[in-house]
Amino acid sequence: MSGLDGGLARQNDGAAAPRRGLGTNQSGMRDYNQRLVLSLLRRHGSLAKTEIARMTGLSAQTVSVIMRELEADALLVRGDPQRGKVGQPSIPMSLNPEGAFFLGLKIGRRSSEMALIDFRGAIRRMCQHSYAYPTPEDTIAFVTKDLATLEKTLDRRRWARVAGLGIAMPFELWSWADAAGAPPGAMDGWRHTDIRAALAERCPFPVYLQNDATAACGAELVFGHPPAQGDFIYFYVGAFVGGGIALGGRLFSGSTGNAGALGSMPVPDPAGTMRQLIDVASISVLEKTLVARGLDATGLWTSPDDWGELGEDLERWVDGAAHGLAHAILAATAVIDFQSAIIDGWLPLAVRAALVARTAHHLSQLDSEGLTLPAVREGTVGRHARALGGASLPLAERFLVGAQSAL
Amino acid sequence: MSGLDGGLARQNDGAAAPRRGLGTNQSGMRDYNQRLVLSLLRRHGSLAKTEIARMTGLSAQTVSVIMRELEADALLVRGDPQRGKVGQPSIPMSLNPEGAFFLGLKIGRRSSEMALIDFRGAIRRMCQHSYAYPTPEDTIAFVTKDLATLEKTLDRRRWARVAGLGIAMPFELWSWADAAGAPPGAMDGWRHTDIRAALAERCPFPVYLQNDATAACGAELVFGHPPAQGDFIYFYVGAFVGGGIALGGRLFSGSTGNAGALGSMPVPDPAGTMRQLIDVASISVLEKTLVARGLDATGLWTSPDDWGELGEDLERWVDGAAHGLAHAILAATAVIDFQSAIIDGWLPLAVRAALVARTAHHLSQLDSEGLTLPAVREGTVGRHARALGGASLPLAERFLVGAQSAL
DNA sequence: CAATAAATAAATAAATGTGATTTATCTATT
DNA sequence: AATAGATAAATCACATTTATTTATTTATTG
Repeated sequence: MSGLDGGLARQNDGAAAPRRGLGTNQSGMRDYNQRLVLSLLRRHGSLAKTEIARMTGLSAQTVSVIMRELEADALLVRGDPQRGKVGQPSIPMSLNPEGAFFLGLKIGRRSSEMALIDFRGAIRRMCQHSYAYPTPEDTIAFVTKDLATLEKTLDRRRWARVAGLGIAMPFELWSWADAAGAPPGAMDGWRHTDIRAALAERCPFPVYLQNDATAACGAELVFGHPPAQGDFIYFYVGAFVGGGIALGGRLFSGSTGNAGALGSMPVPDPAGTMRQLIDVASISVLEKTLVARGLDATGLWTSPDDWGELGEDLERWVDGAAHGLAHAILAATAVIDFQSAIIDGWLPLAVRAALVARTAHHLSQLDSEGLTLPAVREGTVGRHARALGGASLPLAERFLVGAQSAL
Repeated sequence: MSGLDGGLARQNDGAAAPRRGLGTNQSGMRDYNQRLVLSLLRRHGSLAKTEIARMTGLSAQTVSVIMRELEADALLVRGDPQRGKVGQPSIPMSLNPEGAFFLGLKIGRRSSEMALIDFRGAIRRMCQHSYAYPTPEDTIAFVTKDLATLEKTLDRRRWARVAGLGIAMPFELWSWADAAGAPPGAMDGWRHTDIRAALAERCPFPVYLQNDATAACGAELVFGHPPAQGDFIYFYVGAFVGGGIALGGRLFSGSTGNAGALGSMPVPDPAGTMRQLIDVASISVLEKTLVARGLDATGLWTSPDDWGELGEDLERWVDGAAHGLAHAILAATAVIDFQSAIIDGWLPLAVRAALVARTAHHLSQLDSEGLTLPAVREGTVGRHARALGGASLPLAERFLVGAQSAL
């Protein structure tokens, strides 16, 4: 069977997928169990059918049937039989990298990125588009052109297996007009454009939209090394800092999609005045400092591998940002007992490491009576987390259990 | 069939109830659909089979079978046929108040409460036990005695239908030793006693344990008028303030059970110093003020219907508490986009109303850029929310969809 | 006006289809 | 011989589909 229409897709069409408030039926059950198998394989890389049976509590036969079907749909591939143990050799099954492809589009204030990833999460293609400020028309043109190239580059079979496009974009992009140095009103187009719908018209597959930092959080969940588990809070430090929430190993985007709006978290600055996290932990704050000092700050955006020697300014920014992040983590922990806090961003690795260490330090200084503090950790996905997070949206929607639908 | 063993109970024993990480099978599906039907009836009071079918998306026949079974188990009763419309008259089905009973035990620093509620949530019996400070032995004796009385009072059929006991108790009760005016070390017994296990030994039904404010939140969800829906944050203002979280109409207690530890939320006091919410919004703070002024504050605990004339002191406390609550709500909203914030407590109705109004006012003064503020509302359950919340635990566990198991 | 037919809606019985489980068997290895 | 993985066949459980029964209102007719 070529394409994805015969596989999980059809199952979803049936009466009642386990959406909220609806009943379950057999299709829902099979669909759930298939997704469960795929999720386990994603997490563990490669498992024999019996192992899956043990982990899920399903009978060996059921697992056998499900996995043979997935294999027939080319979503799984069998590995070399493992000999050397008593009994029949076990055949490790793993995700077929070519089983499906996903597109992720990140729209930022200085550039857009479009990523193509395979079923195992490997980046197959990544292209960038820079600008002074983004407009919807420009973005649509960029995507359309890239899609055309892609359709030519990939063979027909692979193109048919592109399962969706996920857009990772900040909420209310237009309100950055001034910060991005755009002429007033230049970005008003965003206010009235439904970019998701506009792109969906031009794509033969479903298109999803999610806040950029929330999407990045999803990338940590699906493509992390290892994939993040349980309940955690996530920060993506970009031009502006944003956040995401994962509960029970699943992205939580909230009823309005605005969960994890950690940039708006009130935090005290060293003087005790309450400010929003976005005003202390964003890279744009560092940029402003550098510019005020008459330095060239464009390297912050163009060479994320190494910012060079920024000395005292960088150190002060890291400390301030960490101070704010620590407070945000503390407050968030009073709401949800997160197991860990993950920090990633458009940052050189050394800066990210320093930021995490400093945040952990500040956090340990705060009054956490009655709380169990989460472990503060670096993200494992890195700079491109937002684009990859976009790509994770169609993946989660089609192939993982209980994803929150992203519009 | 007498007792509950024949009904949903057995279904639960089957292989895979939809617990996390496990597969689903038919029993799980039937169990889920049964719970769904019961949840809908709880929310809507009384529904015809066809209405349930429409709401769930299940076929009329499936609903028919499920509801006949529930009726046979005496969990549902049929109402008078509704005539006056075209077609066969519809028979409204509703929860049988006598279908099951639940016990809720609240353990507080000055008194314990034990409540018996029926399947519809009506309080059938409520008894109180006051003390200078609680000990595990004392509590066990109180419960044991009350259970004996209950077994005598209820007839055999009803006693067999008691589905469980839920304990609502603050975390780390022992750490209040000083605040409760107990001799040092007197409450150390709690540190080493597994009260849930101790009571479970003495009960023929399952026993659950939950943080008291989280349990109260559960009461708002199950017994509220109307039952609260969606995502909300909940505060119970007692001797100490505590909180709870509900997501998607379900109690969320987190991986360690410490979600909604809102008492530990850092909030700025008017001077700008960061303090924990518990230090500004607890009734004990008001008590301290009154005692320092040489006034008798016992009325705060003994006459929750009317605190009398406390004048300026009360007003100042309400304002301070509201200020803290507003900040806590703001910070929480940056984590989860809550639709509402519900405030209840051991408070006279007028004080609760004033606290809510003042909190809403303070909240509107804060910088909420990038957030959608939740509506601030009074609880609908009232003072006994904690005991009722305890009783809601076995109810949710047995009869509602997707409850987080409480230990 | 009463009797009757048509339409509608709820409830349910029987047949059907889907999916998980149980049981038995085969294969490969120590 | 013992053990463990894989799977086919038979069985069981549950939801769906289709058709039927029952109860009622509305419209029509004598």
